[in-house]
Amino acid sequence: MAVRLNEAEAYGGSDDPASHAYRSRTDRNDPMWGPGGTVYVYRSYGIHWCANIVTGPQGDPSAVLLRGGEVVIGEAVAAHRRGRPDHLADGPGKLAQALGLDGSASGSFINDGPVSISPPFGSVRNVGRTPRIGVTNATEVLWRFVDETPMGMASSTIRQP
DNA sequence: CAGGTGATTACG
DNA sequence: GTAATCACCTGC
Repeated sequence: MAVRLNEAEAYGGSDDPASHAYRSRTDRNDPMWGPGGTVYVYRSYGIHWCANIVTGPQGDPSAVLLRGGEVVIGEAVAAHRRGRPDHLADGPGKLAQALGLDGSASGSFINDGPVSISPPFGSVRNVGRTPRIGVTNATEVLWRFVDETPMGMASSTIRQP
């Protein structure tokens, strides 16, 4: 199963009031202090799972929330996991579910655990920036990134065997 | 548009 | 201890 990522949000540490790492280090957000490439998955609103990739360095929390993507390989698997044929990965909770990620993936390492990421193919153009969605603090920073490049040789894919 | 669901935080 | 707040999704 693979998706082409086209939407992500950046989160910082003690300098970012919207980040889970803004307050104390807990069992849940501990992976955010890990080295770049650490996977951080948290439960959202008691129901959904949302997946982040830590951007490092170790001990300095920061991460990128995988907000959305488009399934390019294994659509049937994704649809089965989602329990519906459409809206497979157009949101952070849906994306994590389509990838089969849950709390057990948190703390694993990218390319050495349940998920891996490939770098972009070719150049990525048309990346729009907006405020982050669903946050009530630090709404002034444009840390949501949307890849508006047409489907094709662009952007990253994230893959899950 | 409202409700589900549970971890985490703010406050006494 | 209790109450409020969430990096959301679904179905009405």
